Amino acid sequence: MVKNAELADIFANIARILKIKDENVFKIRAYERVAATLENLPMEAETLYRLDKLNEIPGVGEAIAQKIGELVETGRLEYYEKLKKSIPEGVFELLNVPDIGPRKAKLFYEELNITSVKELEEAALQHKLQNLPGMGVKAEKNILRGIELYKRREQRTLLGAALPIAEEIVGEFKPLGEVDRISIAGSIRRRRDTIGDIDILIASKNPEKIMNKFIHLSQVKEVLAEGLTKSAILTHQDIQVDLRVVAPDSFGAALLYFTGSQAHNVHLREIAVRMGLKINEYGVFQVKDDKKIAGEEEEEIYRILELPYIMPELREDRGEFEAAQNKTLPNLVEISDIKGDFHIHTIDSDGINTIEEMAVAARQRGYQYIAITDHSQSLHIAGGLDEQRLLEQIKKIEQVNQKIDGITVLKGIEVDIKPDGTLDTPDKVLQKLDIVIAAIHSGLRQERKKLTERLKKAMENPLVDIIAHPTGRIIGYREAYDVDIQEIIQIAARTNTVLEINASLERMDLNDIYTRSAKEQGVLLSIGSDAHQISTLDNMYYGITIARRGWLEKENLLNTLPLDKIKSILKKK
DNA sequence: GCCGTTTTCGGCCCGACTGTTTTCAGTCG
Repeated sequence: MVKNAELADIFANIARILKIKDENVFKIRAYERVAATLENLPMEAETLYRLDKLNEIPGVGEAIAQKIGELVETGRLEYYEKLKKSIPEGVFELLNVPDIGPRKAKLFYEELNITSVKELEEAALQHKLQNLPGMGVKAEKNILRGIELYKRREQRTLLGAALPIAEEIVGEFKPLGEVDRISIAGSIRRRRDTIGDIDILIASKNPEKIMNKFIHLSQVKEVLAEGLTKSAILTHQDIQVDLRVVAPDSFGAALLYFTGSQAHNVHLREIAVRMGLKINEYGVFQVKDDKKIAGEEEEEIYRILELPYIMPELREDRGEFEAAQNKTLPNLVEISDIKGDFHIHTIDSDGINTIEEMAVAARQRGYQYIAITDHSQSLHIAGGLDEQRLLEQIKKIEQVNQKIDGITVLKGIEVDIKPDGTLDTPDKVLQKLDIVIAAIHSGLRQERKKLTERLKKAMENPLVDIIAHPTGRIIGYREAYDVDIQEIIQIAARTNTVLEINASLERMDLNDIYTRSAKEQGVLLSIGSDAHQISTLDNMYYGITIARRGWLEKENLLNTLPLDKIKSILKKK
């Protein structure tokens, strides 16, 4: 099985090598584009190849389809192997260093035979770079700084880590009189599950004062760049923050531009060009007389292009323009639509608060119901509940329901799916519960077919209501396990099994792509905070960000329904 | 290399900043 991620890697590398070889930039862009598309494709390209449907992938034409075919059939690509031989691998890795593009990478390789970041650093320290053509003392220093940044920023930051920092910084600027308007932009505004850096945009007529405050914020560990329109700092957590200041009448255009994604911007500008218009970060202009016709608000820019407003979470060029033109954009679900949480742990397994404490905290958040879903017996390490303790917990929940008003606590469990696909808790016990969520916590390295069969078996058990964290990924730590997610989605649709969007910050699983795919195939989803204490009940918000990026509307989510409807939907016990 | 409401050939988003230059190339978002 050739995975999309591997194909994407190969095409991205081809693009890198072609850059250094000074190939046609549009050819390079074609490879870059297809790499990005493959990374975000809900279906395996191999599956599409076998169905002879590769041409349905945008950006895949005859040449690239042939290359995917060769990779699927033989496991290698002759064209790529040849290219690789022409340039050492370390050379195109240089492109990952900020301030180094194809020209400089080529220069360093050809003049000094540099084939790795390490060699480049040594050469810079020995001042061997500054005398190369087009280089100088400053350029050499910048290379060293770029290498430092590269070392520090190898991995992306979790949205859950970055968003609070971004909001804190925005909070510091909001009270200032010089701040006309302020917004988070970039991938945080689009609520991607991981982000590269924090982008903040301010409209002001007094950029000097704004920038001065920015570089003196308490969060600043290091100032990376300082100017009147753009400055950048590094926080103590080593997250880069870019601040841009624009005039108030350009705020909308700048916000649109800095929010991206780049692919969305390109598409938007292509639409503008066809209408005789030009879009940049200052506004929308008529090409014929350069007259500015919009810029202050994002909404007016979309309106001029005859499009409805497109929510930031949808701006990935994954069909939002077609939906906008067809007036089929989703009415995205909101956090205020949430009426309950289906995935909560307590002190009875590996949580730290009691059932009652969690219930009261959930009531404060306006919920009508929660499900207590502690681990089952196989998970010894998490203090999983055996039959006896589960029965005791059921009694405790009944007592809590007697005691407190305003919220209903559902009796549930996060039951372990054993390596053979059976559950580690007998049906006769599960029957006593209101809700059963099932999950895999061991045997993660089983082969694809076995893992898929295993989940299938669990979903076919009529007692199982929800599959928790269906792909098992831990961002930055563990890849999703090798499961045929499209088949899982189809089985979920057939068996009326709900798929969870697990909202814990490092899981975010299902992700946005699979969430949307599940919705399109008629599968109902639920958000589970997977809270192990009161404070992480608030991770529900991050589940909502996935739901919105997955195009979900209120009716696609189990959590938006009132309690009586929930009970009728959960499978009959 | 891809793609089509001008086109199956000739296009393919747009501008800022930096550092090196003597009018611009390279990089970035």
